[in-house]
Amino acid sequence: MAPQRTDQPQAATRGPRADTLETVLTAAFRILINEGAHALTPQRVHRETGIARTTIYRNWPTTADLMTTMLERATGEQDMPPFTGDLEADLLIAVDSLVFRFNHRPLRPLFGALVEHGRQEGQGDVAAGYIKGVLAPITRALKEGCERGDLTLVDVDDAVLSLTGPLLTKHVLLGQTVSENDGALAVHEFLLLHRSG
Amino acid sequence: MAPQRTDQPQAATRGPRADTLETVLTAAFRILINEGAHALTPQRVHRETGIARTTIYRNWPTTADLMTTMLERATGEQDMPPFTGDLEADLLIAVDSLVFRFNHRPLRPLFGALVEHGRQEGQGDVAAGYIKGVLAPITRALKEGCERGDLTLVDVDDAVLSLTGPLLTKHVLLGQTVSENDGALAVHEFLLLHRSG
Amino acid sequence: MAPQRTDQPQAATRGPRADTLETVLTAAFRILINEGAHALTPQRVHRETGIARTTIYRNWPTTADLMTTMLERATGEQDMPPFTGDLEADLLIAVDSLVFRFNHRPLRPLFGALVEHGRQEGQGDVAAGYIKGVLAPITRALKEGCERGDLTLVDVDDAVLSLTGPLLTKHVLLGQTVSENDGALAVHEFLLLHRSG
Amino acid sequence: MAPQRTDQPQAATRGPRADTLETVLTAAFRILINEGAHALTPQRVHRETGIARTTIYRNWPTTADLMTTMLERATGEQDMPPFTGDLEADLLIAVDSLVFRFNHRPLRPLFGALVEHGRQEGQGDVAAGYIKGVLAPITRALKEGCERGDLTLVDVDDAVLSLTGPLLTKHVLLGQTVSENDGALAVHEFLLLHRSG
DNA sequence: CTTTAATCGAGACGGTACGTCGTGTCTTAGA
DNA sequence: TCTAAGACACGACGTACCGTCTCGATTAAAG
Repeated sequence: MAPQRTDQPQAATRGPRADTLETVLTAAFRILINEGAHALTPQRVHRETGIARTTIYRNWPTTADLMTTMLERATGEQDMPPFTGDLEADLLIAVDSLVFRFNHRPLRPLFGALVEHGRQEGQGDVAAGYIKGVLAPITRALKEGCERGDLTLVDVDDAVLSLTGPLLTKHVLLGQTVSENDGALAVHEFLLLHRSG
Repeated sequence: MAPQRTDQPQAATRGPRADTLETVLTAAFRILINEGAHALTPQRVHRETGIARTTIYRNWPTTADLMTTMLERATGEQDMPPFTGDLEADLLIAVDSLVFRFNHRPLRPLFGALVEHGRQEGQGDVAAGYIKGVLAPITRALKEGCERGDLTLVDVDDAVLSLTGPLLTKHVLLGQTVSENDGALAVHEFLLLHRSG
Repeated sequence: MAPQRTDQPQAATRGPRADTLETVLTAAFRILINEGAHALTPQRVHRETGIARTTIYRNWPTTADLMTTMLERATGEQDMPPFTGDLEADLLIAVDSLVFRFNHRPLRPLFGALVEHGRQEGQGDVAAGYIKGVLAPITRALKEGCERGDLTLVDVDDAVLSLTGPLLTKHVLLGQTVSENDGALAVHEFLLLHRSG
Repeated sequence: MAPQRTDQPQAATRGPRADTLETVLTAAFRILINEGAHALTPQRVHRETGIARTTIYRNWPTTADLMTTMLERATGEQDMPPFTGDLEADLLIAVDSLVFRFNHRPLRPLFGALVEHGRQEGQGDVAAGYIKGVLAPITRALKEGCERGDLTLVDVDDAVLSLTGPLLTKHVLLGQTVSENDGALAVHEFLLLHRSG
């Protein structure tokens, strides 16, 4: 038999069609946010979107795969606020933005799902990556502050935790309302400790 | 007088037998810790314990009920470390103990369950109560510090968050190892900010 | 050891109390008639009567026992119509009474249960006995007819079947309405065949 | 045009696969005959056949549905005996065949199921239809007799009942053995009454 | 009029079956 | 090649009834 001439790579799995991917991920994210991890099932996504159950399973064999795709897509989607160059102002803006998000697109159910998802084999990084993405504006503000010499930090990541940890805990773990004042106070105390000079 | 006849055939009012309760709760807690919230199902508890599925449903109609019983029983079970009367020493001991716990009886696997449980109607307090129980030694140390006049705090609960929030976030949300040094550093910075005088 | 003097038989089980027995059997019969065999359960009798489930099980370990007690009590309870001494009149009255019963206290569900019950080990006679009880007035009329010499019958039981079989089949097996006219016609044909002379 | 998307995930519209249907009905009928109505449960059919319980429920949501399918399939399966054209001979053959059936594929075990099933909304006809199917050969013999003028009957169905009712009652309700002689006698008396001339 | 024993009420338990829902696989057909 | 659609086996869910068991509380008959 003559060798077959193919000018496309073998096993060229193309993955889901663009519209399928879009529809599914959008619905999945909405379900996850609104109703928590237990509600995010292939069956449910199928009902919401009309995409055939078979199709969902073909493209995302496990729910964890769906979660991973969602997170990879959502990571880095943070709307990075404009920077003024003034450390305190930048921090206040970034922290305010985080607190605003707590109250309007709460991270609580999402984080619950994330941590459960992080327990899956080798998926821990995806979850942690998403969380870091949420904190990215604050990380950037601190980094710029360091570069300008306004701050003296041993480790930027630890500093981000030091600044946002109490707020995250209050919202995510305790489920309590976090006020703008809480954010401002955290920034104030942080600067007391770490502002240079 | 004719004998009184009640119409409630199976109305369980006295609750489960002591041994049933013990067996179920122990197994449920183990499953929750080792495998996370999604693994804690009546079916699973039945398989682990041999307790009839019916019995489990009779005593804990929903998984949330099981969760509530577990949390109420576990809340307050903290081994309160001895107090020296020295603020810094007490805080270091309490925070060390917390960090030790992170590394030996991690809170992280419980977190998903706590969040999901907190979403249930009126069960938010139970979940938050459990976390507060974990932080109770620190709360006590701070309160005593205030009474002695060593500390000036506006709100003790906020102070507890400020001290432990970064550690909790690092452990629970990011899944990173928290070292004793992290704890000591947190105490140090906390005292810098809030020690009287 | 000296022999114990007891002038009562050992294991003097007294059986159910009179009122318990009355209450249970009445309710059981009502349920059986109105809703069929599948509805007659200990649980159900308990709900109807308030008699403790335990008590029912104690006195009637199986549903078949309950059925047997009911049938033994109900057999022979037929209200035997008065006899005129005229064969045709007596038969018409007896058959009319049977047809009336079809239409007002239908035998269909009861017989369904009876036959199922008859399948149980050694309970066949109880069921057949009840059915014969229902047919007793007709049997008596035929017997008296024979004694008076109005009828010539090889076997009275077969004759009863021959007379009532079509009616029973129409009601019980086919579930069709049996009219008084059907009854009268059956009597008429029966007499054509079997009247002496 | 956007692809049509239906919202019915599992709406079974095409019915069971041929082999599934065959396996289930065969087993169901066997169970029904051998052990009666109370033994015919989805769970039981599942155990007997290996067909998944889910599949059974999908195709026959209630036990009544299973019953209906079985009866519809069994109705008309009677092996219609050949006809000679001689009324008495034909009737004897048909009745003999019925009596033979009583003794080899008894109707009695089906009876309880038929009655219970007949109680279901709108299912009375299916059950009655099955019985009529069993009697079809006799109905045909009588009809042909009428057409030839050998018989004078007001209503063929009533005549069938009149002929077979005693036999059916003896077999189904009383559970007594019906002999060939019983059948022959019934035919004899029937002809005495209804033969023309 | 007590005492004694059988019965009753009650609740908890281990089971079996129910009917439903979600999962993941497969096959067939269609775009 | 991907998608749609439907059938299937499997497992968990939450409910209902079953039958057994304990324990007190009644009740009725015996001494």
